[in-house]
Amino acid sequence: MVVTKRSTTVAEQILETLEERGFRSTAPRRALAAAIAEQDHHFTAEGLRSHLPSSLGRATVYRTLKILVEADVICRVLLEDGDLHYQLSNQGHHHHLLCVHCGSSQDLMGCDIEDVLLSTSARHGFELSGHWLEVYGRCSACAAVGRAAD
Amino acid sequence: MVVTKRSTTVAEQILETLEERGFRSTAPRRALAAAIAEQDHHFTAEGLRSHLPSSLGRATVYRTLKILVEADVICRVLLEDGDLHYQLSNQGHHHHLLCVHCGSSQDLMGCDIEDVLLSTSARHGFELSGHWLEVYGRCSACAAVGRAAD
DNA sequence: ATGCCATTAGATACAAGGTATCAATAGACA
DNA sequence: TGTCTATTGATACCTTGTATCTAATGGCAT
Repeated sequence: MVVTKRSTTVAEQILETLEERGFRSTAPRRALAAAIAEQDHHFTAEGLRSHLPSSLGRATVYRTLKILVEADVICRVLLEDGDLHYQLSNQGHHHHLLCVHCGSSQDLMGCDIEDVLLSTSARHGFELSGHWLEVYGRCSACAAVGRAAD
Repeated sequence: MVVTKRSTTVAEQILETLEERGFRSTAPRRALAAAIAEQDHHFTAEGLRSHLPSSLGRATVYRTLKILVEADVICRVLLEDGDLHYQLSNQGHHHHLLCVHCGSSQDLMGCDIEDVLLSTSARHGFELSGHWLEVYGRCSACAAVGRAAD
């Protein structure tokens, strides 16, 4: 998430973004925001729930995740096995380099993919409107460990 | 699906691929293969089921789709809304140009995407192992209709 | 500080899509 | 034809998510 807010913590920035969108700041949302802020990696709805008091209803978690995705505060991440995860989003269109080993994720912005897609689509007479891309592999740290183990 | 079999029909080719993998040719699988062969576009498990006698168990459909994906006879297609569909696969790695208007799908093979991904990943110290890409837009036919309507 | 009222929460039921289990069946091959 | 294993269908179950509804609560005007 790009820091463009007055607030200091990530959790506060999440809440602030919601308020800008006309959503109220409520106790459950504050708890959710705090829980999301302390996630190191991409997370699932149910995984997040396990970091929250069970008094916080399941529907509330799913509802809030949904509005956070719509507000571009978090984004969906599709894992190789088809599992849907979430993570804090860099605003705007971007892709993820997902480490299949440690679960970390780097964002890929302003890469050349879009250009290649545009020209490739054009060759097929295809009018591009969107795309979904996830990249899997090993981050530099895990790749280094892997080479050392060889 | 690339035609590399003696068999004439697509359905027969599907069965043959399964037999090569050590799977038996059974009545349910023959019915499934025939139903898949006559799908024009990508389809869902449940959609396929509606083309089959209800005596064919639900678990059998899901089980068979799973082994067909593993055998690379069909491939998964992720729609823009997150729905998981299937379609006959061109063997090997490829991507889909999915028309959001008519639901048709063109395969994209041997494009430059992989090269761009490789060099982009390398710049991030990322060791690429795989990726998932779906491209959404309008096929040439639907794009032409759209322009005419403007 | 208080009251009002729309928004939100939690409970619950439901739905889609898929998997585990298991007894019964049916291919394949001798 | 018989045997034996793979496969089937039924069933129950699970996960992930949504719809509905009443109670609670946040934000704002007063």
